[in-house]
Amino acid sequence: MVSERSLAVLRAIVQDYVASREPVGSKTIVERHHFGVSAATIRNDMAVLEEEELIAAPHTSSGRIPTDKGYRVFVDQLADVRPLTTAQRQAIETFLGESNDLDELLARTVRLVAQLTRQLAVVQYPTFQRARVRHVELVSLAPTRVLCILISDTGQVEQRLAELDQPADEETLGRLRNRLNEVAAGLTMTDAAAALSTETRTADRAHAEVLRTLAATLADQAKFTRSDRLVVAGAANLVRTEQDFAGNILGVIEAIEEQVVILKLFGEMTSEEGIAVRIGRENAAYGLGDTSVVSSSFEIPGRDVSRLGIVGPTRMDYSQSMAAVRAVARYLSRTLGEN
Amino acid sequence: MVSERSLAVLRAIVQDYVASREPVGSKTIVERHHFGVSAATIRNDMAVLEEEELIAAPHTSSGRIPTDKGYRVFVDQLADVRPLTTAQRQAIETFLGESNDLDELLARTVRLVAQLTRQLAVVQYPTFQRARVRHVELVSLAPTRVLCILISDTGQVEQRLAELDQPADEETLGRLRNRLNEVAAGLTMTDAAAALSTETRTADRAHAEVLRTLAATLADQAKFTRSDRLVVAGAANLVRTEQDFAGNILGVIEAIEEQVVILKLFGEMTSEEGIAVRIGRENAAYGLGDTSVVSSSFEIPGRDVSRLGIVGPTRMDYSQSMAAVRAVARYLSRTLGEN
DNA sequence: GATTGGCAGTCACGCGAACCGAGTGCTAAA
DNA sequence: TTTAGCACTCGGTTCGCGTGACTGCCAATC
Repeated sequence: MVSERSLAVLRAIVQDYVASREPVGSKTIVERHHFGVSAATIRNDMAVLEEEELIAAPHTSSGRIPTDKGYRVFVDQLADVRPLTTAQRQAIETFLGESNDLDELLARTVRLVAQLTRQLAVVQYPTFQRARVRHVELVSLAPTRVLCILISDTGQVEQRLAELDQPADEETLGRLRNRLNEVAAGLTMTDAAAALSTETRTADRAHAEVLRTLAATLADQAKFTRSDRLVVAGAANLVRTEQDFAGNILGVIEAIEEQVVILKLFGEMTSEEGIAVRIGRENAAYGLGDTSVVSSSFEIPGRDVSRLGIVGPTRMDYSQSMAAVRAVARYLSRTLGEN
Repeated sequence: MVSERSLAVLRAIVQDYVASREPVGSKTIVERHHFGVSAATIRNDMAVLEEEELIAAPHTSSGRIPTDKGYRVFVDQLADVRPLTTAQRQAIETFLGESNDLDELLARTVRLVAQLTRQLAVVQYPTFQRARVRHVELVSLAPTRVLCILISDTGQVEQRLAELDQPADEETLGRLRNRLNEVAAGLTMTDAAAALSTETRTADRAHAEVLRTLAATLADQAKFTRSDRLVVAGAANLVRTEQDFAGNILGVIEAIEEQVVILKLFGEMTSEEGIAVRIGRENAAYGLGDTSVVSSSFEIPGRDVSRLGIVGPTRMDYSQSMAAVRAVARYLSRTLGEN
């Protein structure tokens, strides 16, 4: 039904429409792409594509624009995810080359992706895995307030405040600190949490709250610490492409601020090949109309698999976006993994 | 020159223009506000105001809109910063009432301000003061990579990565850790940094890098740790009011992402009464046209004075913004200060 | 059967004219 | 000093028209 050439026409329509933001007609196609046929033939092909709901006309007697379904076919079958230019590759190297701190690395990454794709970029904070307790520290902020700090052997630091039932002086805290380190040090987060729970029963009331807090911290840590955080950059790109979101750009901005929405979306985007694309109405449930998301998983040594990607209008340059997202994700996973 | 009534007319113009986004004419004023005079009289007053460049006409035969200078006079002399409604006060209580973590408190604060003012809200991360070193921890990530973690007695935690010239095993690190704690614990950040610098000279090469890193961390800490961070909320409000920024909303968004710009701005806004307002072109140097900033200082016990505020179009409800910003800042400083 | 040229029909868009109305500035009177 | 009246200005809206970019269809052609 849908001939080979028809698909080529679809590809041409997507490319031209993304480039020009204007419905593309049969004549334009024969001019810009060198099909060996006349405009009338293209029109016939376009009729087929319209039949299949891959393209649509905004109004009678106008050019055609791709439908969500059309974009989907384009992304799955037609897009040539061309490798980055050497300039772009170098940008990745220099940008991400030497950064010590994870926070800074992610901040740089997200900026880089925003710059490469000219879209809003998002990175999910990767969680730690198999971390063990290295040290526990207690800091007295007020007579009944103790800050519990937990340091893991992977370098993760987590803090939590505990309210005591009764005041504890420095000396008591010192003893408690030593005891806690004896019990917890060297154990995994989950094990340590369990050990502390046991300890809770034998300890006196004043200490109980500290232990509970620490145990809770450890348990959280083991599960999803910081996985509920996003790093974002390139919001200006969102405004730049505002016209492409049919007026509901606010939904997108709210989704970014809420974070949860994006994280859920990321959660659903586990594709085998790493890179995944959600197009237009596929995201409607999240209040994201005319919005597409391109994301890829990546893995930094010592941490769980995480995701990075971009959020932009359905009318976007998928080839470029996918190439850039994939390249950066691979760089993070491979090159940094070697160290 | 500028009569009392003229100023009242200015106030009316500002209020009506902010409410309606339309140039306001003499007739509208006599209708909505009960001056005891006719439209013609108002026109005379408006002529005076225009003479003084407090208002301007977008084009001949249209109503008037306030100039930046007009807004300035309004803010300084005419705005009634009416106290919040009880509902709003309650919102503050319930929103900020019980939060342990500083990060969370600030996140809630900024959301609250965004909600109250319906503008983009910004909070500067307050720095620690008079902090002393409580504990130093070293974590080996790789043979030549050591993560240096610094815990202060105010509960601040800072981490930094050090690259060693030669590998160090666990035992060496353990000895170094003990030594560092002996030297640094109990000192202020600045003193500790100095002490470590002295130590650098006596230590062998492998340790030197760790010491240097720690010293640098401490020095940074003493100065402006985290003061270079902003917490932001309510970006949607920016887009909502987009028409009021004469097309250059991107400048504002970039300023927010850059953070430095806003921090500089905050730095210049030290006014005695706490609350300060920068209007329109006063910010032009920062690429913020048609943009106003309302901010107030606040102080959380144990930390240096910091700032929170809002960023919005020049055409904004200054009364409401100032009231909300002031109320939240006071709440943070007073109510939380009592604990 | 696929392709092509030709031709009529449709519709968005841009432009100018006419019109409307809000609002001013000025002047003379109260 | 205030007021009423009046001429004038000018942005915004509406309407009609012409233009151009398309499509869809049909008959001829390869």
